[in-house]
Amino acid sequence: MAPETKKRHRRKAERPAEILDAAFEEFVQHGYSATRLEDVAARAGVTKGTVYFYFDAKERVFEEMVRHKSQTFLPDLTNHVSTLRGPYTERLRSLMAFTYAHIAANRDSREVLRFLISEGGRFPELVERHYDEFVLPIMEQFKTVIDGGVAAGEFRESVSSTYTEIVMSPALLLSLWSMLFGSRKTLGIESFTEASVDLLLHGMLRR
Amino acid sequence: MAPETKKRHRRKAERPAEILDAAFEEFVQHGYSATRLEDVAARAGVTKGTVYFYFDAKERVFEEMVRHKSQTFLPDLTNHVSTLRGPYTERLRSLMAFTYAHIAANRDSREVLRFLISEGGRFPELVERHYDEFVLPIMEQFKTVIDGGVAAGEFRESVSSTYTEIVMSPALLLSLWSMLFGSRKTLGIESFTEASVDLLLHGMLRR
Amino acid sequence: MAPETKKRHRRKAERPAEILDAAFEEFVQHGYSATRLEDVAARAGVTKGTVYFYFDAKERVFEEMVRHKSQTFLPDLTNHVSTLRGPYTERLRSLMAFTYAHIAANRDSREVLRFLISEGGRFPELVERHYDEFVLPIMEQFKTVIDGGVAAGEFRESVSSTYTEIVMSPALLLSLWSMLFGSRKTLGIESFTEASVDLLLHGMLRR
Amino acid sequence: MAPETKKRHRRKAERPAEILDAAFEEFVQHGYSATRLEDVAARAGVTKGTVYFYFDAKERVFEEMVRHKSQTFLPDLTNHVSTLRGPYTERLRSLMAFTYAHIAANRDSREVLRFLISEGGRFPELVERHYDEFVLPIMEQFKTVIDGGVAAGEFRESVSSTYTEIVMSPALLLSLWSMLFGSRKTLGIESFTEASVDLLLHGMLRR
DNA sequence: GATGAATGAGGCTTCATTCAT
DNA sequence: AATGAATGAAGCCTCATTCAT
Repeated sequence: MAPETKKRHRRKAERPAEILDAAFEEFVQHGYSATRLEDVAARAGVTKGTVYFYFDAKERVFEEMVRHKSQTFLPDLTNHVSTLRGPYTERLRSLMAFTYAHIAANRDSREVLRFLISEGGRFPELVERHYDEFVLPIMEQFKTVIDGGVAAGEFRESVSSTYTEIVMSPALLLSLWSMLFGSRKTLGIESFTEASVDLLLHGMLRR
Repeated sequence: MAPETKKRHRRKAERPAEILDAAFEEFVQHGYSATRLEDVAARAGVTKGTVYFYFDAKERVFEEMVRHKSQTFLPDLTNHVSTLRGPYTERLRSLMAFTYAHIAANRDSREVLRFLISEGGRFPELVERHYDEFVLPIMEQFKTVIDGGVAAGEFRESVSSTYTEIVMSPALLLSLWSMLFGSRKTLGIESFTEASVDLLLHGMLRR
Repeated sequence: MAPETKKRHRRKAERPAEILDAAFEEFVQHGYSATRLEDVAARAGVTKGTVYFYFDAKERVFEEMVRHKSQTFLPDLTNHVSTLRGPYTERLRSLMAFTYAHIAANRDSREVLRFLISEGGRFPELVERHYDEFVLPIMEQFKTVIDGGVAAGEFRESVSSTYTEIVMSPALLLSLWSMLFGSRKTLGIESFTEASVDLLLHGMLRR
Repeated sequence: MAPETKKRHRRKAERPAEILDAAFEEFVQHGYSATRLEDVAARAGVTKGTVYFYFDAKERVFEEMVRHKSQTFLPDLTNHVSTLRGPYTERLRSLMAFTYAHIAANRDSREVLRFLISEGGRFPELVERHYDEFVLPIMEQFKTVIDGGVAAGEFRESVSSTYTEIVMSPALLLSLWSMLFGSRKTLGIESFTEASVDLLLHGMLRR
């Protein structure tokens, strides 16, 4: 096969992803409505028509872009959980650090969250999907560890599974904080994570 | 003065607020870009021209609307804090319950948050303002109580002032959760607040 | 009332008709799809936006334009029929001359027919309407006269009411001929009408 | 030569006609402007590029398609005329029946007429060609028979050659009627033809 | 010969904004 | 103060056409 043919085919295979990456940047900067598909095309190095060759409409570009940018965490999380050993306190600490880092430090993840908040009303399927394929699985992993810790006698007996959302909440704050107030006051991911772990594990009360 | 005149005058004085209330509803439903000023006007019972009589441009309507919907919490908070008495554990518990209720239960507050996340890039002054007049003051109130608790020997000595953001984070999660996944799984404000208070105060570890 | 106000109001009242008249000319020249609404607007002395202030969409402009240009014949026909007196032969001759003149000589009528033929598939309601409000009434008038002629013993007994379409057909040919082949061979309306009347009447008369 | 090669060659030779047949269906359904060459290609079982291999441009596809669908009547008509014998009354009756059937019953013929009416302005050569190669020859055949009938003393002396268009007009009405109002009121081709022949012949016969 | 990815001009439609009344 | 007719810039989307493979 001639190298040109190869290049052509590879090109064709890569185009959609290139367009979606460009779309991500434009949507991040301007939001859904204020983003012009022509700018997306230009950023991807193609013209308007090409975008429409691969995607039906602007809505579709947005949806596919969110899907495209949501695809990485789950396998990593599962893999990480399977490596956890030792006391549940350490397992939870490790899991929190791992998850916080992904949610708060990962730009894609942060912006996907922003898209869901901003455009969730217009794209309810996206929210549904995110809940099923991202939120629920994470919650389950946490629940498993928390329940394990209770069973092992490490965690207080009153610690219920409804605590999973609470355990996640500092990561959420971290993520939104960097979106909104990052320029005013930086919350260091590591120190904030450490403080969260400490507080959630030990509580505030003097023993 | 005839009653009609009176009513008219009152109406006139109320017009801007009526327009901003209408704008709030439209912006909530469609977002900034997709909201049509004509729909705002219609909802307010006036015509487009009237909106432009009171506001320079669409951006101004949005900004004023956010201001309009952000104005209520601070005095209440200050007032509430001034009534706190007794052990710091109870003061913090009371402050958390009060703040969580406002942030998560109040629709205006929730939607303002959404506006900041969605349109913060386009309206940075709004974010600045929200930080200065809403976030910072709340943080200060919490810091005062937390520091008081540490000084009084109720809270652990290692409990630092960076914990204020952590203490707020469940409220944020509660707020966003109801925006995004409220239809899938409801988090009861009271029970969630109670669990948060319990967890943050006591931690997860068995004593 | 100031004359300006009057002018404004009159203007507003006339705008839709002005736009439809302009649309007629553009649609006649280029057909439905190839007509640009911007050209319609320019011809009417307004801008694109104004067209959309009065009409929802291009399809609506077309529909309303056809309605606008179809509104004149019926009252005249009814009126003309009511004046017919004397032998049915003369009545029919007069009715044919009157109808042929309208259908074939009237430009609006001719072009409306062309629109129905060209765009009938896209605008079936227009065809329905034309049939109900134009074709059927004309047929009925003819039928009345023809039946009267038979009853009076002037026309052959075998002359049935299905002849009405036949009696109309030369008018249709005249109309289409002038659209298509007018530049090659002109069919004079009067002489053609006269010949048609002669031929058809001789065909109908009792020997 | 392998059978596949054979088949392929045959396909190649037939490609243009297949494309034109597909084009006919699409143009019939959507009209000239609203027909997409891609749909034509798909219907013909090829891709856009192939259409452009055989035809310069969309206009050319349309023109060739009209030519393609106009090619069948003339030889048949000539042939039919050459078989006419006996009294001119019968000859005319036979000629009318034969011509009416072709014009009104034949779908291709009907739709070509519609194309000429709709797009005649854009394709004047097509109209010219149709006049020269279809209308004029038919007229001449009719004129020959009519003149023969007058010379033979069967038809009235005043029956002039301008009657040829009139004699054709019911066929035209029949054709357009089925396009426009076929779904509302069906005109049976045979009975309508019979009625027309009856009416017109009675009109032409010497008493 | 045939394909189909890519182009880009062009048209429909929306809507923030203006301004005469 | 308020109206609403009018503007025109701007964006979505279509599709005839091209051309490298």
